[in-house]
Amino acid sequence: MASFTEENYLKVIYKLSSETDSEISTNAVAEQTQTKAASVSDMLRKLSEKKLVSYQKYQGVRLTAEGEKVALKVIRKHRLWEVFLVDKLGFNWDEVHDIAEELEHIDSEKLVAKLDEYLGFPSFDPHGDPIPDHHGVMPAQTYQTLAEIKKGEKVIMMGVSEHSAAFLQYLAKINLVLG
Amino acid sequence: MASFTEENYLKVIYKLSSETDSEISTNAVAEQTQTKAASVSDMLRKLSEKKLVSYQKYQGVRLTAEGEKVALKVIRKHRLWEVFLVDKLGFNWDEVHDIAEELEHIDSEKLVAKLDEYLGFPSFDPHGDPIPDHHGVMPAQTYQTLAEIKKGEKVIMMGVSEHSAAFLQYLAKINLVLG
DNA sequence: ACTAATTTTTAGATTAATCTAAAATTATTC
DNA sequence: GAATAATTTTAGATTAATCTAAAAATTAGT
Repeated sequence: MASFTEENYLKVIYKLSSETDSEISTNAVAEQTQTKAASVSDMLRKLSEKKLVSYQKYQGVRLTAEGEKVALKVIRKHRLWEVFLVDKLGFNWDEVHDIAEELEHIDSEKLVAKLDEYLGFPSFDPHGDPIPDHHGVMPAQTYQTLAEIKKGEKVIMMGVSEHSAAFLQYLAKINLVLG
Repeated sequence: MASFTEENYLKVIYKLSSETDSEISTNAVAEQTQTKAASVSDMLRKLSEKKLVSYQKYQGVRLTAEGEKVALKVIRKHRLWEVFLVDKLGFNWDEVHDIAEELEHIDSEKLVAKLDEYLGFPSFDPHGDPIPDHHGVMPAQTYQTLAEIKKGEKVIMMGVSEHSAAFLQYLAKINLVLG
C-alpha cells in the first residue's frame, strides 16, 4: 500500500499531468508538494521502484497505469468527502478542501462505496470537478472557459479551476454560484 | 499539536486508567499499542516533556489534565464517527472500529461540531459507550453487568465492554442487540 | 534480607521523509 | 559551440517512531 505521503505525490503528479502532455519536472512537483527538489528526487526514485511512476533521472516523471489508479482513488475520495461536507454537514464550498485533504487518505473500500451511495452517486464535487467512479473513470465534461464565452451570451457555471478559499469567497460575494 | 501516534498513546493510557486507580505500567501500554516496552519508555519521556502525562521512571504513568483533554477529544471523535458509520452509512456495529481508528485523527474542531449536530448530539456510540461532549464531559451511565442480574429479571442491554468483531457478531447471531 | 525473576530503561540501529550544500547534468545565450 | 545559468541529483544530517540487546531498577520468593 502507498503511504499517506506517496499518495500525495501521486495526486500532485496526476494533477500536473492533466495540464500537459509532457513529463512532469522535479521542480514542478516540489512546488506543489511544498517540499524541496532534493526530497522530490528521492521520492521519485522510490515511487519508480514501486512501479507507480516511470522516471528517468533528469528526464521528469509520468504516472504508470498503476500509479494513475492510486491517484484516481485518492481524488475520488477527496471529492466524495467534499460533497459530504457541503451537502450533508452544511459547510461552505470554500471551507472543505483542507479537511478533505485529510479524509482522502482514509483506507476502506467499503467506506468509499457506502459514502458514494449515501451521497447519491454524485458526478461532480462542490467546485464542479468530476468524481471518478469506482473503476477510476471520470464522468464526461466539456466545459467552455469564461474567456471563451461571447458577451451577452447566457451560460451556466459548472465549475471553477481555482480552488483557493479567497477566490471562492469572492465568487460567493458577487453572487456567482454553481448551476 | 499531538501527532497521530501520540494521540494513540494518550487514548490507550486513558482507557487503562479508567480500569484502575493506580499508575499505568509501561508493559500495559506496550501491550495495548502493539509495540515494545522500549518504544513506550521513549514515548512516555516525550509525552512527559510535553506535559501530557506525569511520569517518573520505573513508576508508571498517568495522564495530566491536559493529556486527558486530548484523549477525550480523540475518544469523542472515534465514537461520533462510529455513530455516523452505523446510523448514516448502514455499517454493522462489528465493522466500524478500524475505520473509526483512522477517522478519529482528523483534525478539525468545526468538523466535529457539525458532525455531532448532524447525528443529533448522540450520547452513546453503537456499542453503548458514552460520547464525551465538546467540553470532555462523559454522559452519566450507571449500568449493571449481566453477571449482577438475577435470573428471570428483565433488563435492557445498554452496552458491551468487549469490542472484538467476533464477539459482536456472536451477539448479533443470538439476537442480542442494544436497546 | 538476599538472591532470582521480572520489568523498565538506555544504547545503538533502522526506516521514512525531510533538509542543506555540493556535485552533476541539462538548457540557454552570446 | 563554449561558457554560464538553471535544474536535478547525490551526499550527509535530522526528526519521529520503532526495534533488539544489554544494563539498571524494582518486585517476589524463599
